[in-house]
Amino acid sequence: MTVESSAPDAAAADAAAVTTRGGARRATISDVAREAGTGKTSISRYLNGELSVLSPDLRARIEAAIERLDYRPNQMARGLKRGRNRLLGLLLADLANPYSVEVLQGVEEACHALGYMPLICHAANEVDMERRYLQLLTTYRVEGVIVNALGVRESMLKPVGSGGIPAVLVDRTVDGLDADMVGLDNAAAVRQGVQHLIERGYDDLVFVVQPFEQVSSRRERESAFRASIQGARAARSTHVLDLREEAAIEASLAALDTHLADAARRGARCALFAANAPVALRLALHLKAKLGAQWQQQVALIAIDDPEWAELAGITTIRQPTREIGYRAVEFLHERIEGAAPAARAAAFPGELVVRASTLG
Amino acid sequence: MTVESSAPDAAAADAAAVTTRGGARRATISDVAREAGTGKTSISRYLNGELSVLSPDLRARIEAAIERLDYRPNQMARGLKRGRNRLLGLLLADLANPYSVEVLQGVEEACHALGYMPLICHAANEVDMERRYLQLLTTYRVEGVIVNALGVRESMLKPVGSGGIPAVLVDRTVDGLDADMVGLDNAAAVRQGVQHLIERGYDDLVFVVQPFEQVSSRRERESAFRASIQGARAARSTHVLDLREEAAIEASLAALDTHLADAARRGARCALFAANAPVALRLALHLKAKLGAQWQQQVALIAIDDPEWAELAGITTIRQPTREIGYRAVEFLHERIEGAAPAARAAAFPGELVVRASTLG
DNA sequence: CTGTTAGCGCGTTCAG
DNA sequence: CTGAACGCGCTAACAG
Repeated sequence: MTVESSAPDAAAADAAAVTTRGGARRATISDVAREAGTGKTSISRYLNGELSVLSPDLRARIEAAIERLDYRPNQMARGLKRGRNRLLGLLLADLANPYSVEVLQGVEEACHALGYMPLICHAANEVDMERRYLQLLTTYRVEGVIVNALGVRESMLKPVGSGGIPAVLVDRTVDGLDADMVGLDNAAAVRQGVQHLIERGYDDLVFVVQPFEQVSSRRERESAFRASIQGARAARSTHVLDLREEAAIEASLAALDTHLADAARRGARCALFAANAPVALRLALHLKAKLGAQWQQQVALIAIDDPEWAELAGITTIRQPTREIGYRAVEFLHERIEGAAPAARAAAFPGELVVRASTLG
Repeated sequence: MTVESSAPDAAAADAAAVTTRGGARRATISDVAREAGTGKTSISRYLNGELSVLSPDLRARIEAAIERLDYRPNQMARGLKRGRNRLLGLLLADLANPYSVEVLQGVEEACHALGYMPLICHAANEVDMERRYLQLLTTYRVEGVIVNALGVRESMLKPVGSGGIPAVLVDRTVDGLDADMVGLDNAAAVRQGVQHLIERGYDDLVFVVQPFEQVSSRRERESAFRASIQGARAARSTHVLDLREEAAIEASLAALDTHLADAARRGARCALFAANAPVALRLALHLKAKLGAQWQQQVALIAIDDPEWAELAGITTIRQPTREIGYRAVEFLHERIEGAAPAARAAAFPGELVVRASTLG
């Protein structure tokens, strides 16, 4: 993790002191200095790679001492002193959504490359958790935060935008806060999906999305859906599916069934457009339970996001370049941390249509 | 958004408050003391809940000052002084495996309850990453680590077991290291699965597992598989599927096809037993590609782990109580951190058989 | 090239 | 009940 200290990875850590409890007091920089018969400064210099200013002899003694004591510099103390701890906060709305995990991977990759350590927080879809984590992160003095917002308000991030801790938003913007933003080009992605459906001859399109709440991407996708159908001779409607409560889900799906039955009666060819993977999964489960294993021949399904099971279930998707999204987020953040202060930027990545059986009915 | 020019809301934070970069210097405990017209000690006491020793008046002044300055105690500094930072390391082998995410959720839950902050590290199936993260974690002075090991050796965790930083293993043990361990009761789970298959009349069972490497659970499950079939009049074999290289996968799957064809020729009823979800997914994808959407009628498939798509694909599984596993891991760790030093314990949770279409052929 | 001296932000004696 | 002084582990000026 190129975290600057080029100390060799101590292979054998044997002699190290073992105190009473689980706490074997770790060697401090002073211990190393004493062991090497020198001052703390030289050790510090060695740790920070200022090797050129150390005599070969001293250097060798230091290396030996570090090795012998299995010394590891205390990042906390370092951070306290120099005012930066190389910690980045990553606040994820929902790790159960494969999207998040994939973005996370991009974030990690970039963190390693840039020498950061990501502090991952999982709000588990609870606005309250999110708020607490946000506080916690500032408490740990992370140098920046990457936020896949759930219900964050501008006020919660207020100190962020204005001279506070740098932040970049992923997938979702926050009302009134203009921070860097990176995500999918929702308009283009949805347009691509709608176009595909229309080409395939579907003429009754239903957009299924979770309650908008504060989530901008949901709203954007839905808007794009409506806009995309303008002019095409196909019916369109939007269905809200609240995944948080089983009762609500049932009711919503029942209503959807009615719509499907209606369409069938009219001889219309119906297609469901899921706003994301969790919605798609729920829809697929329902359709399968209702129509049997061959459900795809009766209703089409397309979704934004491309979870691992999409291929297995044969669902057409619009894949997001999730890794790049995460990577870019860290890059943006890094620039701000380093002091750059350009106007808020937005990176909208294109999606990729992956056609599978579910829209070939 | 010009970061530096926009003035902070609090008029109080003006003089020398803005350092060079975007960082508006956060208020320190001294700032609060000054603002409240008292000493740091009282603030510290207030923060630590020693409210009884503060005069109502002082207390009110402190609260006001904290509010006005938007003060957040610096956890790093606290940790440095106190010797404990409430940080827990969670080292996960593979977050793409839903199992990990679920365990993670249990860990988070417990952390909140016990007042810890989990530092999540993702080795992404790379032994090297794992080693580096382990070092990094000690560098951040986490109070304990939860390890879903990949290739950790005893030596890497050496300071752990013996008076070093407390550790608990999840799902997999580490050779020669006796630390607390929590995971699935592999023997019972596999036995249950095998019994189900035999009851269903399958008489040619194939266990499919990733290369054992250092992963104890893989080996345990495979052993249990062999043991479970003793006495039953069914053929058994073990197939290794290395998911890391596409070439290896193809070769292995081809061999598997041969076996299936053979079995079919002999009139045997074949069932595949996947050692975990990633393996199951790969198998299902292959079978579907090879045999079509109705593959389940030709080959049975059962798997340990119960990912979200199992229901959709109709795959019989043995579900692990993942949340409990994560929760218990933190509890174990907490006890050790608090000083308890019992002999290494092991918590083996039972699995739950979830029968679906794939074994009803 | 090397050691000495201050703090970073906070908790903790120990006097008032 | 309150505040001053010291130190956690480390880095950053300053001297030598």
